Amino acid sequence: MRKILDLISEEMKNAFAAAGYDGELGRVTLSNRPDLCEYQCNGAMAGAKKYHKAPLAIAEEVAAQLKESSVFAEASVAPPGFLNLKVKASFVRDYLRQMRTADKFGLEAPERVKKIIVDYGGANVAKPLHVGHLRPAIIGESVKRICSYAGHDVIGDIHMGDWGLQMGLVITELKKRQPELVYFDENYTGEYPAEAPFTIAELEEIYPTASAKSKDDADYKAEAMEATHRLQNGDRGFRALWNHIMRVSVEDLKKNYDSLDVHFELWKGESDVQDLIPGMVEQLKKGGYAYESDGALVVDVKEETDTKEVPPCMILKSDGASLYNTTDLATIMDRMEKYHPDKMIYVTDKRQDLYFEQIFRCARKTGLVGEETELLHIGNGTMNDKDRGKPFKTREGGVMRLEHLIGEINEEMLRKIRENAAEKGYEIDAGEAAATAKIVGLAAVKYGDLSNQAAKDYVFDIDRFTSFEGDTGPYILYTIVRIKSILHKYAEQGGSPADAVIQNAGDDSEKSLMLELSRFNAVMEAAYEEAAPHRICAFIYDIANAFNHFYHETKILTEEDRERQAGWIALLKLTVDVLETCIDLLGFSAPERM
RNA sequence: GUGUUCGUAGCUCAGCUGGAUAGAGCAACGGCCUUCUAAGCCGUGGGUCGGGGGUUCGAAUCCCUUCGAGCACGCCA
Repeated sequence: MRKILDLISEEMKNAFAAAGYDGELGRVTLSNRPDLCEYQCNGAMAGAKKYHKAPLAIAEEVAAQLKESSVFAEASVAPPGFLNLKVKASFVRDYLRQMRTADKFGLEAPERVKKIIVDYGGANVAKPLHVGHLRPAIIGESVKRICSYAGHDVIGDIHMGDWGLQMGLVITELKKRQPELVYFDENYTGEYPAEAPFTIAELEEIYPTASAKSKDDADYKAEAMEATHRLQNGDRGFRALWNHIMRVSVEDLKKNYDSLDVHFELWKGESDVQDLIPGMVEQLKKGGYAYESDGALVVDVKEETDTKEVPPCMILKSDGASLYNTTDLATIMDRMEKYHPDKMIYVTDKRQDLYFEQIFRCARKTGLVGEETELLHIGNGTMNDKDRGKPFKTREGGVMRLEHLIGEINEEMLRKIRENAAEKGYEIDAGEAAATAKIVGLAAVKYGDLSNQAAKDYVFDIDRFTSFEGDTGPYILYTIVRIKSILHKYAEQGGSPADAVIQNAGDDSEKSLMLELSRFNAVMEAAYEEAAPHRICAFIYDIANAFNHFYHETKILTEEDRERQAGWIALLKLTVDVLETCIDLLGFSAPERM
C-alpha cells in the first residue's frame, strides 16, 4: 500500500500542476498546527521566488483546484501562504479498511530481500552479564526484528568473547584450586569427564578472583598468558576444560537472554574464526595492505578527505598475537563467504565508533567486503545513574549484574500489581501476578531504553521506569489491555470483532485515532531505514494517546446503533493489532490483564 | 591537542528533508469514577531552544564563531 502522505501529496501535486506550477511544490507534511488543520503544504512559499508571485496568490490558485477533490474536505489558505488541509473522513476510513486486510497493515515488501547480519550480543564467556550488556541486547534485538518485519532475511549473531586472556585466567585459577584434575595431567591420554568440574556460580566467582590476582601478581598473570597460549595451540586438556567452560557459560547466557526475550540465531564467537586468521593475515600481506609498524602488523586506513587522524588498523600485535581487530576481520571474512550478506549491523557501545570505522575501512580497502555490502555500526549511549550522571553502578559502586537489575524491577512491579489489585478489590493469584510483573517489568525496561535515541546516553531511573504514568511501557500495555477487555466483552455479547467493518461516525477523536493509525507503514519504513526503534516508540505513544482520548469520548459497549458500534470495534481491533505488532518489534508483549 | 556527540521547561526527553503560538512525560496546582480497567482523561502555571554572528521571506533545525559537558584517539575489548 502506498503511504497516506504520498497519496495526499499526489493530489496536491496535481493541483499545483493544474494551476500551472511545478508539481514538486505540492509535497504535503503533517500539520504543525493541529488546531488549524491535519496536514499542510508549504509549496506556495517555496515557489514564490521562482514564479515572482505572492505566495498567498499561488496558494489561492492551488486551493481553487481542490474544490472538487475526493481527498480533501478542506483546503484553506493562511498567510503568508500556507495551505491548510483536512482530509475527508471517508478517505481515511477507506485507507484504514485497506490496512486491515493488507499484509503487514500495508507495509510494502522491499524491492529486493536483503541478507542482513546483526551482531549485537557482546557477551563474554565466563563473565556474568552486567548492566552494560543491556542496551546492545535490547537495541540489537529490536533492530533485528524491525529488519525482519521490513521483509529482509536477518540473522542475529551474539559474537561472544570466548578466546582471550579471560579463558587463560579461569583455567589458571582452576589449576590452583584443583591441581589434581586430569585436565592438568599432561600424560593423560584417556577420555575427559563429561561433567564440568564447576558450576556456573563457581565459574562466575572464579573469573573475578583470577582477574584481580593477575593485576597484582605478575607471575600469576604470566601463567595465565601461558595457559591462554596453550589453549590456543590446542592443548588437549585445556581444550576439554574450555569446552566445559563454554557449555556451562553458554547455557547460563541463554537463560539470561531468554528472560529478556532476546534470541540469537547464531552463537558464534572469537574462537570460531581462529583457523581463518593465518590465511587472512597472509592475504593481507600479499595484497600489499599490511605492513610492519613498531613491530606490529597494521593496515593504513586513513583517507585523503579525513579531517581527523585515523590511526592504522592493527592486525597483529608486536608479539605476533591476534587481537579483537583480527577476529572481527576474520569474522567478516567468514560471514562474507558463508552468507554473502548485503548488510552487517553491529550494535555496541558508541565508544567503539572509531574502532569500527577502522575495521570497516580496512575490510573494504583489503577487499574482504565489496561495495555492495553495507557496514553499519550503531553505537549506543551509556545507561547512566540517576544521581551522578555516570555509568550505572550498584549502591556499593560495583558493576551491577543484569539479573539483579531485572530482579529489582520485577519485584517493584509485583508490589505495584498487588497494590493495584487490592485497591480495585479483585483477586489475583500469585502465579498470574508474578507472570504479569515479569511482562510489565520487561516492557518498562525496554520501552524506557528504546524510547531514547540509541546513540544518546540516558538516565536509568528505576522509580521512573516502574512508574505506570506517562510515556512508559506500562502505559502502552495498559492501553492494549483496555482495548482487549472491550473486545472480549463485545465477543461475549455475541459480536465478532474480526468481521466488523470500519465506519466513520464523524467524531474528532475517532478521526484523530484513524489518522494516527494511517501512519503505520511510513513509520515502519523510517524505523527500518534509520535502524531506529525509538520511532516506533513515539508512534505507539501517539496511538495510545489518541486511543485513550477516543475511549473517554465514546461509550462503545452501550452503543445502540449496531453498525456504528461494529465500526468502532473494527477500529479498536486494528488499533490493538497495530500496537501489538509494534511492541513485538520492540521486543516485549502485553498481558491479558493488569 | 585532534576528532566526535551533545547543550531545548525545576527534572527526563521529543522536535521528521528550515515554516505559523517550540511539544510530551514527571514534579506543582485544579477538575472528572452509580456507566467499556482512574496504571486513565481534561485543564492551569512554567522555556532569551548555552552565548554571539551569518544564510533565508522564515532558523531549535543549515553555516561560522565562542563557552560548557561527555566520549574516543596502535599493541584492551
